[in-house]
Amino acid sequence: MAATRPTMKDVAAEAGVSTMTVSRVVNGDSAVAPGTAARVEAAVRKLGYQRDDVARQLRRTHELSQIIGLLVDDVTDPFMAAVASAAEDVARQRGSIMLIGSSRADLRREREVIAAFTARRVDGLILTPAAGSHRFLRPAQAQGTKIVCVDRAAPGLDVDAVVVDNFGAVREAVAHVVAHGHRRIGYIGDTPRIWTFGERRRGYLAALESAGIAADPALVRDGVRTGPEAAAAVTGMLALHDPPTALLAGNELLAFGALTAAPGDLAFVAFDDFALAARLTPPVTVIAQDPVALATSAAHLLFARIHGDVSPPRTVVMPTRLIRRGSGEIPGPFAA
Amino acid sequence: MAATRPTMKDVAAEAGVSTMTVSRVVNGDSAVAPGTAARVEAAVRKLGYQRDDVARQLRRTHELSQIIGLLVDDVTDPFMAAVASAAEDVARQRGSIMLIGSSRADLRREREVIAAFTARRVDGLILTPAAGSHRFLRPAQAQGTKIVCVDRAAPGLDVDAVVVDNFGAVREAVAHVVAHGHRRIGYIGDTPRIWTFGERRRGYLAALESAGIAADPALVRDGVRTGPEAAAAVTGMLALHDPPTALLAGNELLAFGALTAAPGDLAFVAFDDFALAARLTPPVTVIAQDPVALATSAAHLLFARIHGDVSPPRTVVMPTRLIRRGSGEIPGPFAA
DNA sequence: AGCCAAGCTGTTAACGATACCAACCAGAAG
DNA sequence: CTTCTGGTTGGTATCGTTAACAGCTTGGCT
Repeated sequence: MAATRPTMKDVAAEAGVSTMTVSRVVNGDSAVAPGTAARVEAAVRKLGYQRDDVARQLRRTHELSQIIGLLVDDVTDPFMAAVASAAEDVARQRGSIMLIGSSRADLRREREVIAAFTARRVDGLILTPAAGSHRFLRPAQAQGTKIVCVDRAAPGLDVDAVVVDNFGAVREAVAHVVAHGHRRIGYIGDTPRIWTFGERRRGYLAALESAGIAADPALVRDGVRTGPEAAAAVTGMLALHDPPTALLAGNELLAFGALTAAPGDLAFVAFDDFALAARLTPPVTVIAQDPVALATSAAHLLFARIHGDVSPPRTVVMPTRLIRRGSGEIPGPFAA
Repeated sequence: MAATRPTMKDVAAEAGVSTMTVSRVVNGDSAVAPGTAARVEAAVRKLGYQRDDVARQLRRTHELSQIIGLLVDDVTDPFMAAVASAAEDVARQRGSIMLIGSSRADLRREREVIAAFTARRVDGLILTPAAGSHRFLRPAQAQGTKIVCVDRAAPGLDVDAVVVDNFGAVREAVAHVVAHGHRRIGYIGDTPRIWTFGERRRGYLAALESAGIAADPALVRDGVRTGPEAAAAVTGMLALHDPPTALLAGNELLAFGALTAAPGDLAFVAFDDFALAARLTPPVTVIAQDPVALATSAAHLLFARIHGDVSPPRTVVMPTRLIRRGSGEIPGPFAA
């Protein structure tokens, strides 16, 4: 049953050589006579031998493991899925494989998964850090594990990050809605303790302040995590005595939820573009970012670090784009 | 810089004990005097020691590695993302971590990634096999790597699979459209060499045949992989002398593409439900399956195998559901 | 012939952890 | 006082691979 896999020793016996010679052949070392190499290769095929990278890595303790780890909140978020896909593509190009884990926004879970990854000697980690301090990564970092954050910065940790200007993008979007005559503008996001949502929320408040609009706590919903929660939040806001005439949804998942509850005449802007945005009625105005570019950039940065880049940590800010499709341009009660 | 991580030897020296004692403490073996254990734990904390699971696994060659591998076509496909998420959840519950790889529908790439995974001694693999023979997995299987397919069966390989009745679901959906008065019905799918699309295509053809409708090759498009390709295929069909009045899209990605090109009066059914299906005009009729249930079931099956289940391979068929939302009920020219 | 270089192959000792067994100690039993 | 038991600790070998070095041919050159 649990047939044990053949080792170099088995191959060596089969081919009548030493394990060292097998090692050389398996690793493409040229210093082996063609005839010998052929015999070894035949034995490899006959036994179905495959090099054991666990043993190899132990022996080569100071070489790279060629494994990276990716930690996301939740892969079912299309943004994170795009990140995962792009990161894996780069890893593959660089000859590495990728471990994936989800934190589900739970810092303890994130910690556990990261510990399991570092115990396997990953060369580096790509993180979308959950809310909370990431000081716990210091020891891993000190021992040489490279870390890059994507989409979010990690409070308490001095590492590279690839993000967008969430603050500016939302401020611009809210100003855009204000310019279309809205003053009662709702905001739905996850907890501001997640860096990205903190920034987005700040951008929202800054835009209101610039416009001389007092922020109404009833129109700001934090800690919203799922589509149904977002839908409920929208329903709640619309039931207010003085309901919002415009709404900003903090990410794709929340936008989907909000859209199931939002009437067509509510002005609407979503953070993150999505496939059918243009097909809805009205077509949805979005703040678009490019998750593939973010993740590709983050992965390249990570591999540069892994291969010895020791320059000071930097934060790369990628552009966003406000795509006006209609829902964000619905005129409000104060339209000129 | 590349500070080397502390080993048990370092901890042992620090605590004034042998590595064996450190090993016992680190692994929670009770046969250590409380005072000694406390000294070791202090040393562990002081040095920031973490057990090296690479070395551990080499020593414990016949134990499980607690790593599984997941191979999907492409994680950006929401169906695959849901599968990945669910599989990782189960892995975590079972104390394992998960490697992820994408084949991008390329059998060679799939092979390479799987080889890299098995070289790391994964306990098992969850696969959505690309088109082509998977005979190459035989040796890995013979050496004890457990394999479960999800969403698709693997030609040439005798393993567990968790799938839906693609044939039946599409046949039913097409019959449903026929019942609403359509006879010119288009089909867009990826290559029928991928098991799932082969089944869906067969279902489509079977429904036409039952209805006494001759299949028109101009209305069947195989090998469509991306949204834009799907849109182009729709545009092409609509430009025909005798265009289709109804269309079936073979998965979510193709549906999204098709929808950008399909006019609102074209009857439309998509395989896979999606978040905004009910918000489109007209709301989209879909064949829904439950990717989380599929993947959860597949992962449980895999872990059962890993833990010694040696019963004959089985194929689990999960239900689908035709959700009538409107687009599939648009009456055709032959409606009663 | 004698010597050296080049090419090929093998031996040994690790990498970091743990299974297995032996050794030690205290106190209890005889 | 010896023997034994049980609790605790350490020594040694090993997992599969490879770095470092040593040894053996062969052939060319002087």
